[in-house]
Amino acid sequence: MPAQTTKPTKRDQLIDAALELFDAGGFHATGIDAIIARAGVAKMTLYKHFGSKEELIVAALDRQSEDALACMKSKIEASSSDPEERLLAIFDIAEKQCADKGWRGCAFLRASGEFGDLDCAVHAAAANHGARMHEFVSQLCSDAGVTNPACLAQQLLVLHTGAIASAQIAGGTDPVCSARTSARILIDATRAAG
Amino acid sequence: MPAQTTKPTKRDQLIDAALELFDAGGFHATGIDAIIARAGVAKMTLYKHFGSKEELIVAALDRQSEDALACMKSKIEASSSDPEERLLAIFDIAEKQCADKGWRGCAFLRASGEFGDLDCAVHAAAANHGARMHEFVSQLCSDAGVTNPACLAQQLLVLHTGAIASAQIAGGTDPVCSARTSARILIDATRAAG
DNA sequence: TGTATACTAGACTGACCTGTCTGTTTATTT
DNA sequence: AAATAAACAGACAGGTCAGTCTAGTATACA
Repeated sequence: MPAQTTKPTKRDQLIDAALELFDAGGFHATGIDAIIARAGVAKMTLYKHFGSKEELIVAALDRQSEDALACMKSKIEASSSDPEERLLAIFDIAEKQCADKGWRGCAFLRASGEFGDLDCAVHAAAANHGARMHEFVSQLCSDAGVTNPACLAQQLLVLHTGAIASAQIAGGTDPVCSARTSARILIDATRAAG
Repeated sequence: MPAQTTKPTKRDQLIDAALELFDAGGFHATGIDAIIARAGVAKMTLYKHFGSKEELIVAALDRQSEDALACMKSKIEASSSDPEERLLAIFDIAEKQCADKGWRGCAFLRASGEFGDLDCAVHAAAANHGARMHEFVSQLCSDAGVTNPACLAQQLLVLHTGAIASAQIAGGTDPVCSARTSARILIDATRAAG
């Protein structure tokens, strides 16, 4: 093994392809055949790694969640040392995402919309990401010395979710900018009451 | 004709059935056959009134938009005469919706998620509802004597959308209550800034 | 009463879907 | 070199999908 870069497993290739195609076309509308074609993998390989399309969707969402959180953490780490600025950075990150041409919206929101059944594993995967985000933002609030971190975190996350959802429907980044302004007001209000 | 209640047209029956089934199972996952069965209507009747499934979806979303706005207007009319309370009432309405067992989320948000193509008529129908909501809430803000009604309206709508989207993913009404608290803070801040 | 219109039931087409099966080839390990 | 495991291509089954077609029935209007 000459290089440190381990070549991607078939499993990873499948998840990569699935994420791209689900993102472009939705979950129900994207077929297995298209996924294996893009991944360059045989159908039986897919069904060896994942028992069903639903399992693949769940695995893809789980990895998307890990990637998104890791990406967010590193960007926030690099953004500023001021804890309040770090809180606002989640909106800057969202703004860049929404500005991207071809941005189709939040995968977790779309998954929860397509798989409405709350007991469904796909819906649960989306809900898990929400919980992880709340945990992360609560920590950021805690670092900022807020009295009730979980409460402010929820307020900011509702704002964040709304910004992304509104941008998904309307296009553009206006909702995100608006949300950033609101976020600052909410943070200040919490500090003042604190 | 003894009664004033005109019997519903086949078209209306189809839209009613479609809204119920789309709400329960999503747009792609709900088949034409299920819709006509629930509506008690022949398939050819559907294709006489609507040229395609997509047209039916658009018509259903358009009527949902009209109904939702009319319902919201009448409830707000009946809620309070204080303009600030009327603004907050949109969150009370959302809270009652989310509390309903079997609530599956916002139809427009789900539609925009399933039909990602911005040029698609379905996506446009969802975006139209967003624009109508903004117009309506801007008027409420204007009635409240706010300096920049469109700006506060967008802030409140991002909050409103985020509350509904978060509730769709996580279940429960916590995000809506949190959003209501945030809304009051944003309104006060706007007033203070005058 | 005759005619046009709206609706009905259901068969049908062709495409696409998920998931399975088979037999072959490649890669790794012993 | 032999054996084991993984991945291959592609046919196949069984089902569902959107949408069309046909032929018959009910309803309203002249």
